[in-house]
Amino acid sequence: MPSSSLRQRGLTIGYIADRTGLAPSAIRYYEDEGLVTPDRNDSGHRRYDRSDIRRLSFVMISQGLGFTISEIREALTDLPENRTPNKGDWARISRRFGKVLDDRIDQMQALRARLDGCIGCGCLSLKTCALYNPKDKARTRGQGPRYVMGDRSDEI
Amino acid sequence: MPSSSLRQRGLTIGYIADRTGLAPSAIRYYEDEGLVTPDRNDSGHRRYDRSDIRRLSFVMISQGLGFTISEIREALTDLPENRTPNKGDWARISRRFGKVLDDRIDQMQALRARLDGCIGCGCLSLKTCALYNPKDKARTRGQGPRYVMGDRSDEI
DNA sequence: GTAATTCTTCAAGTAAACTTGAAGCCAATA
DNA sequence: TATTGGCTTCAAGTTTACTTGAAGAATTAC
Repeated sequence: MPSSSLRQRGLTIGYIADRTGLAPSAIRYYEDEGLVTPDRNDSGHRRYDRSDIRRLSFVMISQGLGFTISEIREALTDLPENRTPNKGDWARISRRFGKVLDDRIDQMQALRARLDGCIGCGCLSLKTCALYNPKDKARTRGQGPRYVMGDRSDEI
Repeated sequence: MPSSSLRQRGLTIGYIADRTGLAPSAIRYYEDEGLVTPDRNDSGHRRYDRSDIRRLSFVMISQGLGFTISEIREALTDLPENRTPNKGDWARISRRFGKVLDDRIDQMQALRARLDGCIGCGCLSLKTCALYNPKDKARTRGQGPRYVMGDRSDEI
């Protein structure tokens, strides 16, 4: 058992880090992002509640499902009183996440089907290629302004 | 028809940009990344070949399928003579891409199945939750060093 | 009581895929 | 020929999800 934990009523960031496997810097970052809001002791050190471990686990699991921090923040703030999700909340949230996953799977399968149709075609025309459909581009990482393609009427 | 095109034998970057819908800055970036290698005229201006339009279309379509630039570079350099893909090449590449897509779909479906099993569970334990499996985390965007979780034996 | 940890904040770095802007040269047009 | 517009390079900015490091204060351990 980690020792430096509840001296002053509340868990330290180091303890929470140990219990969740998150780096303290990550936990601070989540605070900046509004995912956790720990108390402070007299000298300004963060003091966490035991339920924050579950809250952070929820964050980690959600990330594992591919959700962004702002999506997770939304899911958390949707909860009445902005409380840490309990069993019932989790069921609701899970169902919502499930739908998002279903959509993603559908999109990828549609894409897959078109790729199948395109094997052997080789046209690579931005005008006619069924694969070149901006609508269902796989989510890109590394953002930066994304270019929206105009409806060029040229052919290749 | 865009006017400023083949004055001096070779297409200008502006013309290529018009034909592909890419921003000139993006095309220059692709050159830095080794995806295209245009000639230069006497004064250092880039001159492209007509086949570069197809080459860049291939890049765009591949990105639409979710591949990174280095994956695309690999696909292109795998081609004999490092030439722009033709019909046959495209068929080969497509089949390879298809397998990657299949894998991704499989992973998402497995994840989906576990989410289903987890609805109503609400344990959210990093130790026991079937969802908390680092192996098939959805690909994250926005990189920066990713933390590898140790095998914490604590429970939540 | 002193040393060794742990904590605090703040600024800057990282990766990806580009964009934006500055400063200056080149090219097509009036 | 003058001017407008396109092209060149290079440095720095953008987003996401963090980490790393500096400088200093608080806490814990011995």
